[in-house]
Amino acid sequence: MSPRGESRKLQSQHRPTIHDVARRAKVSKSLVSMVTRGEPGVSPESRRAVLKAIEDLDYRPNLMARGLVQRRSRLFGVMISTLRNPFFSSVVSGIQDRANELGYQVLFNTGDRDPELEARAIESLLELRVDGLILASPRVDDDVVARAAAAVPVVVLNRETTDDATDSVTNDNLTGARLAVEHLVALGHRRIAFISGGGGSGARNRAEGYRLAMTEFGLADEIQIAEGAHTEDGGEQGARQILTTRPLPTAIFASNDLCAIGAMNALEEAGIRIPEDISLIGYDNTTLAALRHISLSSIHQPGRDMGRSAVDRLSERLASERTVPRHDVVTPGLVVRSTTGPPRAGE
Amino acid sequence: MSPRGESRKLQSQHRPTIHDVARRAKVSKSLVSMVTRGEPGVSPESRRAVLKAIEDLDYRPNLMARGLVQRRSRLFGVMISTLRNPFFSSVVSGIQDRANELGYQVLFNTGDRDPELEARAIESLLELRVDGLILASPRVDDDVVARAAAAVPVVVLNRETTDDATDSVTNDNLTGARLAVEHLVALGHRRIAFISGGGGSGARNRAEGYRLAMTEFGLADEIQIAEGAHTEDGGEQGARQILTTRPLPTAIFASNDLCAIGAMNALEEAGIRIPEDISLIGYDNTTLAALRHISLSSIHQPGRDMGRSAVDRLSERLASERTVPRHDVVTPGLVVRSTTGPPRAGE
DNA sequence: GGCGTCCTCTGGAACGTTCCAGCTTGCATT
DNA sequence: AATGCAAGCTGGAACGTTCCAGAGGACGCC
Repeated sequence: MSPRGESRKLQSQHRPTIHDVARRAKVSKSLVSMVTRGEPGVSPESRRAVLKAIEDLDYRPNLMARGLVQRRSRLFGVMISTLRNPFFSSVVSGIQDRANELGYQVLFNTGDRDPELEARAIESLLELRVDGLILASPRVDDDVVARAAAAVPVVVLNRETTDDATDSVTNDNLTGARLAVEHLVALGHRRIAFISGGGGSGARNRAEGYRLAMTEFGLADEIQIAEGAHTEDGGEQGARQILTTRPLPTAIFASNDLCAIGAMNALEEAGIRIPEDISLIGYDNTTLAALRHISLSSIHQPGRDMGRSAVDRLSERLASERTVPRHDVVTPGLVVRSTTGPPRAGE
Repeated sequence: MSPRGESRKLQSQHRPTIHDVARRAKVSKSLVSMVTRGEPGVSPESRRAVLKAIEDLDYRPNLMARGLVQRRSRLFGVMISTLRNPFFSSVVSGIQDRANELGYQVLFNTGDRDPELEARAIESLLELRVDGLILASPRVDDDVVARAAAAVPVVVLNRETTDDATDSVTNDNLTGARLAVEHLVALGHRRIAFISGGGGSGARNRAEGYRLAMTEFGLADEIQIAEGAHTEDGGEQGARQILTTRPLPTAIFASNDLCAIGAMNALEEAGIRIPEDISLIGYDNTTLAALRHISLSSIHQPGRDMGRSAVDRLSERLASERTVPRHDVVTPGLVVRSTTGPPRAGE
């Protein structure tokens, strides 16, 4: 036996290959391949022999080798801007569900809100040769997205895209913001302040939606926007700022749930009761808002469905069923809980 | 030109390979390879020419091909049992940090608490040939873990392992539970009930720790355990069950934060004030507990550090610096917030 | 002028699969 | 008996890299 042969044998003890299985089952590697891929045209005995050998050796097909020759990985990559916002856990779960239904595996990644790290995360997914890429609220520049889209179908979640090659799934932030304002107006509020989401995803449109709705309801003069962010701290600071103004608003609309919870802290600290003194509403309808102890009124985004749609967009592109970009916009809904109520009499 | 040649050209327009880069830069593929891997011994001009060609063609090295020949992927796989528990987002962030420092990329996966799906998720990570695997609170059977550990270094987070080949990083649930009980006892409580975490990670040891501590403090007769789970619902049900007993306990220790928040709901619903009537403490010290509006006393687990340690364990194994299993146990800490206080006078 | 050494670069083999063309075999049909 | 055909199987080429042995100069030194 040649030295080469020996070294092969040594390694094969470590990680069996298709050859080892073939030798053990006394068939060709091609036959083994057919069995692992579940192809028809293999006799029952051969199949049994191969499966036995696979079992004995604890063989596991090498996806890298397979992907190399097939020129596809049956893998979808998902870059999530942050896991800290519970909204994304429902998105992920929708993506995972739908991908599994279609026979794809899903791999996640995050950049922790840092554009630099996010770009690296995207890059490594592309180098892995995922068949499609979903970017959930990415903070990277548009051209990073475009570059990715040149390589592979890309769907952007919760952010608008200009790029021609990428699809998007967003919720209608303008309508959502309008729903929030409308709800408050219906309760009798007029002085409705807004805490912005800074550079957060959808933040700009939510602010715009607030402005439009206020104007529509004849409350243009009452528009009051405090600088915030999509974090607890951001909400707290926004609320503090609002509390320095007079007269106080009777309601506050925060750009997302985390932000609303921050505002909640500031209001409570100042001895202001919710909703008796000031009503409060958030956005995203995360599990956070639903915690009964918090019970925050909010605008619902169907995270699971959005995740599922994103996967469908990818699979359409892969099947070349569509080459023109598609931009899904899902309609948000109002969820009333305990933090919104009518203003005090006389207001 | 042969038909074969033409087809290659067509494809190379789609996804440039190292050959395309080499041709364009008028060097050999080996030289290009050296440049992409940042090897020394390449002249400045050649390097520049190659980088230019890479830029022009938007070339991206194929990790599958690279991994195939190098027999390693520089990838760590992480299977997370659920993204719904915010504790894991800190773990993930620690893993990601440390892995990047060591030059590894991290890919996540989840099985959504379903043992079947979790096993599939693990399998697909192994087929991808990750260099190491971290399992965060897996629900799969021990033998699935052992099988994985036969292929690749495995670190299990927040769960004990018997397997000889796998490392683990856990927090000392017994001590943590003791801290909670001790805190309540110090405040003057004697009737301290416990809501269990069902099959949740660490749940058994937390229950055991509660039992031991109660006994240690001479409160063996007061031991009261209600069946729950590591979810909001589980906590709610556990609390409801406790509320049917007389005399009521003056304090409740819940097996994790989510569970404690569920209990909070049930208590509030029953008109019981926290902590005036009943004190409440959770476990994990998640961001949830820290929300000032909730302000739940809790037992802290250093998620980030645990994630970082897990990566270190993998890298030791990969460097063959260690072949004996290592089981890290980190020490939890008490975090007092607003849900614990002394019992009412006379109790 | 010959030799050694260093630097830079190159072509081919290998990694573990899939895919394809084609080989056997056995049986039914003529 | 010859033919056709289907079923079951096989070997080799290819996928896009890395790695290795070695080629070819340039240069310095004796």
